[in-house]
Amino acid sequence: MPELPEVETTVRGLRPVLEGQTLWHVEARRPDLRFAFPPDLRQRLTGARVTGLGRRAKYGLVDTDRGDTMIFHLGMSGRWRLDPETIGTHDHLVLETGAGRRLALNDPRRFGSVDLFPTADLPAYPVFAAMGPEPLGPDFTHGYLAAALEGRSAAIKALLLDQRIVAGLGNIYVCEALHMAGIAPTRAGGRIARKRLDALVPAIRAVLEAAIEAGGSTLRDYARPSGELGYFAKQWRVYGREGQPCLCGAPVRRRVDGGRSTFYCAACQR
DNA sequence: CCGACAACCTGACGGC
DNA sequence: TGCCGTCAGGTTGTCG
Repeated sequence: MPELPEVETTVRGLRPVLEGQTLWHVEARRPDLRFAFPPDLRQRLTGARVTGLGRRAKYGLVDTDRGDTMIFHLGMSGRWRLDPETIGTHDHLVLETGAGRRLALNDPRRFGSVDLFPTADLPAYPVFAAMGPEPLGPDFTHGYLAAALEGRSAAIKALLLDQRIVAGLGNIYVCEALHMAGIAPTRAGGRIARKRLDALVPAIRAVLEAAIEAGGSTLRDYARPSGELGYFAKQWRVYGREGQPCLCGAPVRRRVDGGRSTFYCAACQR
């Protein structure tokens, strides 16, 4: 589930529940995610007031009045459950606010992570320091991307998944954006036809914005007291659609690159 | 620099 | 009903 739009949707869902609230109770139930929670996580968060929420790439940010930001990553299977009726095996971190709301970070595969870092130094958080621009931010321009791709012989799909070039894209949205721009996923980054390259930044933006919009409609389901997700209605043009027709009528194809599925239309994408 | 691959871990699903 | 293989939105490191 979690690429940039899903993290953005999550942060927007958490904001009204957490912002301005004091964390009354903090329980680290299963600290060993991709890397362990900071050992003092509980004491640093308990009693802290949440001053704001944000997002960097696929990471959610929870700022506190103690000068710490909680940085969470949802990995492959992570999500926050709101007011869960019961706490289960995969609820690894549980927060309770002064208003009596409970939030559980649920992540069966434990590829996600939770960390704390001084808010003022966030750009120096090692992962963030190595990251490229936000795809929806002002620095992600056609000029920037063209320069980053110039001379590169690697497949454009791999380059767009490289968080150092642009931070936040994952497998689904790279497939979708390349389809929208008409670029074959195997095309060398430095050899994309002018017209198609011109279309790439707008395509990436459009795909992400549409997905955030769709996430917005899912948000109401997400925030329901039952807490269970009504999963995203898939409106993807190629992802997960092997054998089904592209908008042009040709069948969507699937190939495997580096162990990951790539969906594309051989007729539309060059 | 590049691509392939493995590792981390659990759950869902299809085939038999 | 159950067992087994395959696959899944991410990240990081190694190898040739």
